[in-house]
Amino acid sequence: MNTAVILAAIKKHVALDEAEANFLAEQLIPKKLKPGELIEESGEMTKFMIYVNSGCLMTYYTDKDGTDHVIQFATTGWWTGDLHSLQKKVPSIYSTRALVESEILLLPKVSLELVLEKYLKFERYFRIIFQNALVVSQQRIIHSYASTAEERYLHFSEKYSNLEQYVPLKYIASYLGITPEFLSKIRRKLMEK
Amino acid sequence: MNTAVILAAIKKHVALDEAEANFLAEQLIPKKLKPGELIEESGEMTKFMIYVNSGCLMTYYTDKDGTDHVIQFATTGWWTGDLHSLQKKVPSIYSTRALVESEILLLPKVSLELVLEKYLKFERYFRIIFQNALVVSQQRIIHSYASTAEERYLHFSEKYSNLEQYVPLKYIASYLGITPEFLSKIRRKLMEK
DNA sequence: GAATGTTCTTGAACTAGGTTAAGTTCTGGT
DNA sequence: ACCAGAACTTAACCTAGTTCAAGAACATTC
Repeated sequence: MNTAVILAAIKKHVALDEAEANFLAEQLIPKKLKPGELIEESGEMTKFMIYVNSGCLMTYYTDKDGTDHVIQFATTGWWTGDLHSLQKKVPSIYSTRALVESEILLLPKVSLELVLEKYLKFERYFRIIFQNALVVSQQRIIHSYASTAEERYLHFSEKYSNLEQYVPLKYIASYLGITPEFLSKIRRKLMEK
Repeated sequence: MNTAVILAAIKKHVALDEAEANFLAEQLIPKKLKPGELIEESGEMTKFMIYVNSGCLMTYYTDKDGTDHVIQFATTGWWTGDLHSLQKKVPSIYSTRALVESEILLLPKVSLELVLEKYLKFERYFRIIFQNALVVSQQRIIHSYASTAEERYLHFSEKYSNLEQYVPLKYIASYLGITPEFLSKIRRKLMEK
């Protein structure tokens, strides 16, 4: 089981002794995902948080018309999953699937609670993780309100240049909040320059 | 000094003994704000987190054209401020001002760090606060992508019906990501029904 | 209570981005 | 090597929301 990656990542935020590291490692359930494989489906109860060891997953919301809206791409080192469903025990509104062959670690709800209860240091770790995620989420709101689609695409290309290689453009369009057709127009316009 | 409100709110999430409660209370700096008063300005370093004891503040981002974009209304019981600036010591991109007469409590950066260091229990409290804020922030992203302006306005009116009484419509329009003119049109259309 | 500045509304002209539908190019499976 | 299906593009037309400019309704101050 490969928990070296996650433990190293955690240690960038909080110092862990051997007992703490081992205890967490024991709770994690490794899993491999094939491209396109669904790990969590909307309508079901979320049972765990997902840590991406390698590869890339996307989390998306399906609206009443059946249109998907990508709300997050999670690459190596990111957590994903539906926190609201996990905590409030309501059916999830998100689905999560792998975009490429991926290795993930699952942290079940009870394990999370156990870890947090036993070693308060993990509270600090998740406080920092959620705090950072909140900052990113708020910056995304600003971007979606204060920038044009073209600006948002340029910003995305710059920030996630590696993603653009293997993520289908239609999902990138969805993440940017536009249609694939309009993304096409933007890309052509930029090529012509 | 009125710290009863915040301590009661915290105790809904974590149990505090007297020492912990007093220690936090000592760090908080109470302040009264007049309507329109600015408590934090973009471009400056954020020096504290802000807890709203009573009243209502708004946090907004001013874009390159000078247009303001409201990213949060903080009413009684909410935390606000620029987390990114606070932690990374970069100038804030947000401004925060009172919309009505308000009472706030300031938690300076050093005090926050001290509190978190001394009593890990506060890590849990802020982990929960940030986790909830993250959920709300992500739901707002979904709304802005999957709903029309009219739907967003109806949702807002329902969820923050009290706010609509005293918050100028132009700020509500800004929060919804539309122009005041278009909000006017929406409101008229809804009245006619 | 007139004067002045905001906020809110109206309407006409405009544009960023959506829709529909058809055509290409890419891909994976047999 | 071929086929089927998915991903991507193109183009014509459509619409939600913007812009600009002017006026109406409120506040606030002297």
